[in-house]
Amino acid sequence: MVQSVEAGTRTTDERFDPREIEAKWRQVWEETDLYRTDLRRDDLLKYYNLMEFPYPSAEGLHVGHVYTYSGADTNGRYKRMQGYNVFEPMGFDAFGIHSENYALKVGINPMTLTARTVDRYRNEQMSRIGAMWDWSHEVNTSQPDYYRWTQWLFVQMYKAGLAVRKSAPVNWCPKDLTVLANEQVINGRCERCDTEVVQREMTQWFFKITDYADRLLEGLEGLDWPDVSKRLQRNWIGRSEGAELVFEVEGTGDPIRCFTTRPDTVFGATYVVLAPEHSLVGKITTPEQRASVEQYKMATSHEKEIERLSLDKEKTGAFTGAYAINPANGERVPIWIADYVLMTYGTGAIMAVPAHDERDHEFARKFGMRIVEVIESPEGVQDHAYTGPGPMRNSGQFDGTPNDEGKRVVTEWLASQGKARPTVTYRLRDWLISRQRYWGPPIPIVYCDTCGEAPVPEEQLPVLLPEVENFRPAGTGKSPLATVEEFYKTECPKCGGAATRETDVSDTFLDSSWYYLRYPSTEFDDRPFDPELTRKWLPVDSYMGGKEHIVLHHLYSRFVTKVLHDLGHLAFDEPFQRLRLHGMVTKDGAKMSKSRGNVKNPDEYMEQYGADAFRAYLLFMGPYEDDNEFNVNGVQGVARFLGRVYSLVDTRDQYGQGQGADMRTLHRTVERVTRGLDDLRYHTSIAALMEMSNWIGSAREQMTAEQLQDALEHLVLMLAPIAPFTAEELWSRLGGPYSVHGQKWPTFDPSALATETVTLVVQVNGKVCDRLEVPAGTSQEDATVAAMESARVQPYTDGKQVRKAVWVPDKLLNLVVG
RNA sequence: GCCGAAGUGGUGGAACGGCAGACACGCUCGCCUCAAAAGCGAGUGAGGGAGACCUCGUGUGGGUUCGAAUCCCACCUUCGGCACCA
Repeated sequence: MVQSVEAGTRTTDERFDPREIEAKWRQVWEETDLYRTDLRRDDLLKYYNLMEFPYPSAEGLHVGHVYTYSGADTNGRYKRMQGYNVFEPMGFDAFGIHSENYALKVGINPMTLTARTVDRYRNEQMSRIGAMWDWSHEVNTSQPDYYRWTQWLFVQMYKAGLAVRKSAPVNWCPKDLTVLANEQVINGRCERCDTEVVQREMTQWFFKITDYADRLLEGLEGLDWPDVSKRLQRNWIGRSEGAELVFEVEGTGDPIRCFTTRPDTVFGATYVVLAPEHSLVGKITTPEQRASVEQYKMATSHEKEIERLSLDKEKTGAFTGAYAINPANGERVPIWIADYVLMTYGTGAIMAVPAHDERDHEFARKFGMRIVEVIESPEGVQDHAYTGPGPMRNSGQFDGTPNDEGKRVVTEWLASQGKARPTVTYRLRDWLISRQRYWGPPIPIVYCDTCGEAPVPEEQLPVLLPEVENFRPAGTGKSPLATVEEFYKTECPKCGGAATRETDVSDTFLDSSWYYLRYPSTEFDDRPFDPELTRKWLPVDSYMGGKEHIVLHHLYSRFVTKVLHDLGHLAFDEPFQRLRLHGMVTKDGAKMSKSRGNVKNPDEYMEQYGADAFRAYLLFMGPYEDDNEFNVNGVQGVARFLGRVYSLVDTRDQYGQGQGADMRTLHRTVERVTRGLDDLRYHTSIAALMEMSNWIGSAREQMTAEQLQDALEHLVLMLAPIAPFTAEELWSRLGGPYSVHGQKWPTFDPSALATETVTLVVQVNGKVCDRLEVPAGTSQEDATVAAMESARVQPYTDGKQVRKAVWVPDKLLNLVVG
């Protein structure tokens, strides 16, 4: 198409060069500030159209980005044509391991490199897509004018008691040489580099997201989010209701608190298991058992991560020699340690009920523990644990009580003796914020020998990240900043004495947890987000994101928003009213990734076929929210379609001398395209537009000039959100006023769809026999007469009685004979 | 193991209880051309028939219904999430 500019034998439709047209309109759009949103205008409803911002990395923008942005931008353009004041900002998630690893790879300081990469992304790649981004509100998380407020956010968290420094077992990535949050460990591997993480006990900064666990659960109710994202978040938070029961250690009287969801089975607790790291282990282990307990602890602490992940590992454990007292029946039960009890969940100790818990059963069988049936079990409990419901037995005064009720009454009974309390436990862990890396906002905390830790006063923010020679992560458990004396030596904000700064930086996910609050307020350097603009523009109306962020970015953003709400900074407590998850672009059935070598570079395709053809093709692949397989040939198909639309516009003078055509297709297309855009089923919108263009091609002989012009205008208007350059060009060729993107979205007239005749399907016993053209509104009686006269119907009804007829007006007549 | 989603031509997919396969890709044939590319036109679920047409057909088996790709139950397969979470 591009190279066919040669001779006069060509029809005009082939004589266009997408590159030329795109360059032309890009310039006009820029000169006329077409996509600059007046955030203060009041005459239109606002629409905050948010999409995930990219992190600048080595690979550059890939097809997946263009896919995301094409769909989200199409939505924004559609909303704009529907009359909303649409704000569609874009920025860069420029801090963090992704950008830093790229810098390490090429050996250039990320301060220099990231600025360069961002420019390349914006000017060479993103600008080509034709999205209506308002670059006057660009955000770059690595710039001091942004991360100053990321640090401010940390300080607010600190002051609210939600940022705490504590020692805990944490995930350490041996390749990236930093700790990671739980959410950033996928199947025991680093979310970024896929390296197996190891557990380390370290003192780190945490955000107490667990304090918000219930709020985060409840808040999901009212959100217009896909079910899958709500389910995954619920799953991740992992709320579990039960009770803590106290087993006292025989002799010492130390209380062992055991979390259980089955207090109804406490009479069957025949032993107690502590996590190997449990603090009581050292104290209660008897001299005879010390050697084997120590050995077991050693063994589990080493191979833990790899081993614990393996599915059907045999149960292991060691006896401490100590005994505890079952609070329900006073029985003396042995205390063991085993790695199937996790220190990081519940209390790190369990009461084991082998009769009614599969794990305990397996352990009991291996180590010869007693198995006592306390819930009536249809097949006994010696071979398998019974985990179903039933009446209680062997449980003293509770015998016969349904176990469901037993959970409550047993807890109440033990609680009255001070030996139990109802408890809720979560799978969710606190958010580990510290990173032992260079490329992030320094955590704004100062340590003073006299005054202890203190946040950097807000007026002193930002704590600037110094430009340093050696930014390579050290692997010592400390950030490279720990070697930069000019940085960490400081004064205590309280006493003015010598003090040192925290040298860790914060998690990249903290940067992105609030960026949507910044976009409208980028003009202000004295506040993170302006109260008035924030009230006007937030929460976000539509957020387009990836599934991979459901328990990362989306969860963190909700948490941060709720905290800022509680601290009085925000009126709302959910950031994203409507969330939609775009699918992945796959190649050969697999996610595109560098390691698979199936990454497609979008630039080539945009160069060859034009940005519009590429955009439209990506949307044409399949449902936007599904994963879709990329196929080069498809781009050509869509490019051909756009070429045909050019041809229809450019040859319109040769047609339009007809007597008038049936224009119903036009109205039906408006309906179909609109529905496709509303439901993010862009592929059906594009299919409808293709059908419409095919229809214009065959019906234009019959059309009047006005009809043809009207049809072409509608086609171009509806093409505008999907193929913005092409539509702008064709709109101007059709003589429409600049810009097509400021026009009103066409509405369809249902009455125009009403027709004089309809095709009535005639079925006999549910099988299609004939189709009749009948006047609209034909009565069942008339239709039946017509059907019975049909030569196609008669063979089926001949000599038979019509016992029943199903009538769907103007659509279907089903005669039941027999 | 638990939770969830999805199975439709050679391919991507359409059809929100009423004509299965729209729209494309691919392929075949034709037009145009010295030739090719591009473009345009016709055809294209499977089987049968010379033919207007007939039969079968939406993972498998049941069910609801006048009528099921669509709703319900069971199973199979694939994918995703969680997983020794007490």
